[in-house]
Amino acid sequence: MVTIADVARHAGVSISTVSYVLSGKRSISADTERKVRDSIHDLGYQPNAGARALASSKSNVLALVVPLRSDMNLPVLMQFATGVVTAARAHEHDVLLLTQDEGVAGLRRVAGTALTDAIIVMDVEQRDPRIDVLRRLHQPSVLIGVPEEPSGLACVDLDFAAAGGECVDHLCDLGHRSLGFIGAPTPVYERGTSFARRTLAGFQSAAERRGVAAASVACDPSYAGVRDALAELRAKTPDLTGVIVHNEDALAPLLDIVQAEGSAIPDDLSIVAICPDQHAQNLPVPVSAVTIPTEEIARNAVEMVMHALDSGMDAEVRLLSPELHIRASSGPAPVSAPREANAASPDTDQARP
Amino acid sequence: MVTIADVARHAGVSISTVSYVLSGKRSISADTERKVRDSIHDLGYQPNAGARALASSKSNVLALVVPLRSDMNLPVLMQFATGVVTAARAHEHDVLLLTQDEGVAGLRRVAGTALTDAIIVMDVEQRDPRIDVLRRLHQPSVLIGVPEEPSGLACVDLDFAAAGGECVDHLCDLGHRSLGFIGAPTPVYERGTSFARRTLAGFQSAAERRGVAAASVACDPSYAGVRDALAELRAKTPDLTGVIVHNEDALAPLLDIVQAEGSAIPDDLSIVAICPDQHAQNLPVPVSAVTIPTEEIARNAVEMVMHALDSGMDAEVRLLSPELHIRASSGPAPVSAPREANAASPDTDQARP
DNA sequence: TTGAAAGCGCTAACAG
DNA sequence: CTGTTAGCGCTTTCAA
Repeated sequence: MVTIADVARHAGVSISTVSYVLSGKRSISADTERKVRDSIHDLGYQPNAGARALASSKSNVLALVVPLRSDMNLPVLMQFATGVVTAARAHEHDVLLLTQDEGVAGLRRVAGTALTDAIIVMDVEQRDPRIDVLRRLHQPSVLIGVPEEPSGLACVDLDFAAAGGECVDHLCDLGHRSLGFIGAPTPVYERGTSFARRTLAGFQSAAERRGVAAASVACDPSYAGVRDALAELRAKTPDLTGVIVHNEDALAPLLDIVQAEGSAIPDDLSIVAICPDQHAQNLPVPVSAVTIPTEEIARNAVEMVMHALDSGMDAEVRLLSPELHIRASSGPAPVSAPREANAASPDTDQARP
Repeated sequence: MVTIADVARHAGVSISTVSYVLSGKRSISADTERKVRDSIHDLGYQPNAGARALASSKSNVLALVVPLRSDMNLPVLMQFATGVVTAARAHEHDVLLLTQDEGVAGLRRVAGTALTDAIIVMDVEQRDPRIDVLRRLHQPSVLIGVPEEPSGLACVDLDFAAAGGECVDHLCDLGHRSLGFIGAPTPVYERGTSFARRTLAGFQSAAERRGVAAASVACDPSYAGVRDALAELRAKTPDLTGVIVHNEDALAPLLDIVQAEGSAIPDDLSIVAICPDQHAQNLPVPVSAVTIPTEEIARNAVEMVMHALDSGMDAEVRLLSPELHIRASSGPAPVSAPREANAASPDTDQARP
């Protein structure tokens, strides 16, 4: 193994000079710097991470806590994770993977042993048992998501309430007067998952503000689940003309079901989603959607962590503004309510073009 | 921060005694051990990871390289990752996340700086540029997947060739004489992804051995993609009665499409999949499937790494035997070819019950 | 602009 | 069975 002493000897300088060339923490003559860099290159020197961590009290590693529940949306999760890794690498940091099942003990372990410098937690719930621990930890942390009581914590997320509102406004502006909301599976709400509840709340208050009829349902991401959800919405608001979907997995089945029953999108039914842009684009009908800017959220999380690391933590809650991309799935409300009989007699009408 | 010296002082013993209590590397009197453990507990001592790594030349961290391509199957990926973390934790190790886009440089970096003790690589391709680097690295590594030339490397995977064969045998035993194979998206084969090719080869040679008609298609995981794939298979083998699916995302659409055209599963068409068991179970029709034992593969990978770490690396290729779980989607072949006209006139027959 | 040297907290000989 | 101590490779004063 090549050590810093080998480099120093090879370059004919002291150990500290090599160290300072690497860290840039004091000025070095151009000549010395060149000699040192050449030696580093010639010898293939790579500084030892453990020694560095011990001497500097910085591991240059971030912990990332990912949920492993299967009802979470995997693609979104994956995008967050790779976004965090990429952003961390841009700041010379690596990422240690913690699964949620180690729970609070995992947080205490990595912080207590100084394995990591800071912690990023995904999929935060409204009343999350981990946030108390995080507050007490002598290590900065950033949550992706916003708990009920975020005081003293740094959080980033999409402004899901505004996102829900923006979808409502878009549909209302198109003349829709009766809206439905297809949400995540029931357990997600029962757990109090922050983003799911905030979106729903945003939908409801915007609908109220605009004075339109509105109903919402949780939705299992299976065909049957989506069929049931749509039927339930129609039962609650018989002249439904616009649906907002905050459930990626429900989107493809929904389009298929609507098409199979002979309804046209957006002529009979407008659909707006809240999901990653790429997913909305690649459906059979390109779907109008509020983007979930996973990569941007991840980058923000890492930047907040980096800031906390060298300027002290501040308990900012950063909510990114939603951006609606209008595509083919949303259009003007039909002139007359298109399917008054539908909720009552689902089996008529099948032969429609 | 509490150090080992604090613990030693508090317990009235030497530093090394504390260290040996922790490592178990020499015998300690029951009395001393109790005193030390009490002090550790009272002071809340946690050993410093950097100091440990420096002194012992072991970081107790494994690198895990995950692919970030979106055409990879996310649930499977996630299961591997959590499986590796869980298994690693059971061996007192943590997991550092590397994304594939850092490529070979990431491997060199973590090994060169001694950030990690060993490397686990997922999604290995047949001729993977990383394997040469891994061979040269002074750090053990295990591949999940098998490259074309695995000599000198440790690999674990499901025996995908045998899995393909087992599906063929199952269908042939049920009297099917004309089989189709719906595979991964085209790019997966073009990249030379190891498991995809091995499965296909296993399918083909088994079909030949059993003397049955066989055709295969790559398949995009969209509705249209699956529709096309099925049509292509039927064009190639007009009296198709059994389909083997090695493409998780195609499964749900396939069931839906087959049902929509009025065919019964398994009466008209038998379906067998190669995918994680949980996924096969939760479809509208429970699907007969060869399990992809992600958790077991992950555990094996970690165990091989651990073995390499304390007994030296051996270049074993460990292929796990496939296990077929028979469910409702596969049954005896229909007595007469059920839909001779189908490939030619897809629009007839729609009114069938 | 550079060098010498004192730790950082722990492991593992070595000595008893 | 236990204690003393020399490093591990680096960062960062302190001194020049």
